[in-house]
Amino acid sequence: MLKCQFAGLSARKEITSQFSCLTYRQLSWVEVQKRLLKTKNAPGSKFKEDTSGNHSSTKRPRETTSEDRESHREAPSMKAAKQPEKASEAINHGEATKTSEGFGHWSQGLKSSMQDPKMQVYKDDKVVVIKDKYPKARYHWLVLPWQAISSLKALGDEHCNLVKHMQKVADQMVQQCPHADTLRFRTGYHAIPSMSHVHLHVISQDFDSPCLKNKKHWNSFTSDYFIESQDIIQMLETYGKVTVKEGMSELLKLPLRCHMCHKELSTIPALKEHLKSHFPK
DNA sequence: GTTCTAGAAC
DNA sequence: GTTCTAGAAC
Repeated sequence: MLKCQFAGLSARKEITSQFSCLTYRQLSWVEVQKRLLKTKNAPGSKFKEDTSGNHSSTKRPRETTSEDRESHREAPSMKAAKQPEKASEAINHGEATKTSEGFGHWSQGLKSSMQDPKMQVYKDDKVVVIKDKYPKARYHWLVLPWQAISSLKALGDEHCNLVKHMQKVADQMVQQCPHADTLRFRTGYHAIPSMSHVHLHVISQDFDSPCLKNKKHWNSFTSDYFIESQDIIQMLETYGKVTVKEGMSELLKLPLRCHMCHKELSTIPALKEHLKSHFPK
């Protein structure tokens, strides 16, 4: 039914503004999606009102002027969205009902973000792509399966084709990027992600972003904590499961080292200043 | 995941 | 004195 189409008008606007410098030649993939969109009404645009109501009441008292709050709008209920299956393998079901990490918990945020048409950049019958809410580089997307798969541990050989498709969509995101010719991209998973629901990072290697603020951010994308998508696929093909090595969290404490020239920098500000030499604006 | 802030580092 | 980090709280 739903084949490779963008989410809705707002998503279309967003992508148009983001890629405003695209040439017509570069637009080919985007154009295909747009034409598909024109021929069909986006079902995602008729989501119901937010019934979760968990975003405005329980926050601790704090100044509400910060702009990030604005982007924390919760998505409509998941029922309202087109989903191909009734989550027969909802591995996260038990965990989501725990009092500590229930639906309102921050770690469940991707589940609502991925349902939010305003966040969606691409979707098909198997996956959805959203822009990372706190991008750690000039381009930073997340590819998520509609199917509720809580983490890498929950992946089995039955997910092999799904994970391959996620990689394929990730590659397409890179191809349609206006700066794909000058920027390098990596696609991979965090060894121990903070957010529930399997998500594939597609991130440009400039790491030029105000949201990249600390050592954990840096090392999670530049050390072996970042597991290449291809390695995950290979693990699934070879062993039918994904095993994450021990001691991964220690990698987050490694000294700050430039991923380009391997120079060690003593502080995050120094690192950011150094990165400018590799990635001038 | 982010924000906030005490206190370490300079 | 300011800058920056790390850990608690969310």
